[in-house]
Amino acid sequence: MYDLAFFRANLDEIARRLASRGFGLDVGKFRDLDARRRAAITEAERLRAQRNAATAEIARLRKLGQDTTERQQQVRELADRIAILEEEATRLDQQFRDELAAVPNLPHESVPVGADESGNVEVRRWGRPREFDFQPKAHWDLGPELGILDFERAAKITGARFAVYWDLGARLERALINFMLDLHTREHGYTEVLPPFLVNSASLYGTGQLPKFAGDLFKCEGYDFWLVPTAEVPVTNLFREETLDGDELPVKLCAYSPCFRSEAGSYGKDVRGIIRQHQFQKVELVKFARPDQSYDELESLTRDAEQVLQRLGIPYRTVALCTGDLGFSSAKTYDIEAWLPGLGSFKEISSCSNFEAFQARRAGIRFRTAQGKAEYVHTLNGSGLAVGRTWVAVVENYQQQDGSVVIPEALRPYLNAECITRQGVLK
RNA sequence: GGAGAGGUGGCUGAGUGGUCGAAAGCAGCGGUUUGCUAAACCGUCGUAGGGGCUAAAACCUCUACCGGGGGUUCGAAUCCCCCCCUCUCCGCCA
Repeated sequence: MYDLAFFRANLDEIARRLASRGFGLDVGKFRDLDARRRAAITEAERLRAQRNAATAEIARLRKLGQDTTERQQQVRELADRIAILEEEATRLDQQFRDELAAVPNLPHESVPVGADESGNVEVRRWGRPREFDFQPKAHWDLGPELGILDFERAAKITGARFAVYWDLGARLERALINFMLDLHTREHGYTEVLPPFLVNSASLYGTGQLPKFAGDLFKCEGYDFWLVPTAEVPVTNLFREETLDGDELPVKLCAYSPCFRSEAGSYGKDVRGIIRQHQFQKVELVKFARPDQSYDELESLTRDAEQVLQRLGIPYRTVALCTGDLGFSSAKTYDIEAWLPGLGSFKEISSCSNFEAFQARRAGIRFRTAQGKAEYVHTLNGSGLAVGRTWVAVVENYQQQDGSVVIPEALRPYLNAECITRQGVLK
């Protein structure tokens, strides 16, 4: 969400910069709507001022013991006119705000310009893909063969795009969560929070999922509760309508949560395996920063996420998303892509973004400056990391010729195992 | 789920139909005094939107906001209805 005065004063400039995102801002429509909205507000407020004056006059006359019936009748008629004008003003104002809420954030000047994914720019690469002396398998073969991943029963108990993890598969997932949380809290200075996994619509509006992306979410029937699509939503909204102390920024939080996405319309893409599921787990990093800090904080947040892959010895590359590939609310985003031998390519495993004040304005998250003024914070977040995809990266990168999987050193204290071989009940 | 109490500015807390955007205190900000710190004193101090002035601010002015939404009334923080949240007790439950 944009600042109203800023938006109005810089419409053409904003339109020009949004064009690089592939977003066509209808400048004429906004100008016209705004003009009508302001005219309606002005007129309604003029009449209200008139009514307030008349009402005060009645109070004064009454005190003097004079009759006011005629004036009361006049105000009654005025009130009828006010009701009509007010309705019009509210309608136009809401329409303007709804339209404004659907305008994506302005890309930061450092964001490479490009039309789509192909315009993204690799900024660094770490590790080298392992050379296999056999044909590496994909996790959708390895997992079921090892008896740690089960799609058929998941389809039976729930449906497509869900998975059951068995035995060491389940423990690997749990180990990854603990490993990530420990790394970020002990070494990177984040405070762990465990938020609700259901949120209300005000929260989803605050982080920008609503009103535009309701179709990507699961909603609880009969309640204003939605399943979280990412911990970003509850954690960022922790400080909704609050004013933080500027000296305490940046605030750095991390949270584990399951994530639920309807992924409507994504069928046909990544259909195999657990790359794209309706439910997955994620450890999320969230920061609240002052505007002067936020781009440094984006760099360190991205490094914090990368550190997980380095500790696990999984090759990756980091790309800066170009203007055309940027998410709706983001001003700048780095994607971290892990190497997946089964896929033979890099696959997104984390997305780290600076939203600047875009979310903060929607959610009313401010901080008090040293001068005592309240200003909007900058919000940032990134996966640290997507657990399911990290699971895939471990299994595929550490597979052996006999189909077993060696557990990376860093995870062994968490897993109490060095190797995953064919497992238990599904043998 | 049932019964009761309550939700007022950054915080505490007054206010039961007009003079209330709201007392008072604390915190904050500006200043005076002062060896330093502290204290005292004076002033200032909500948010959003509209209009005027402006290069833009500052500033002036209007409107709205006392959990949210409706209603009664010439007029609502104050009266009525619905909803949400918090607290206490009961029930249920991990």
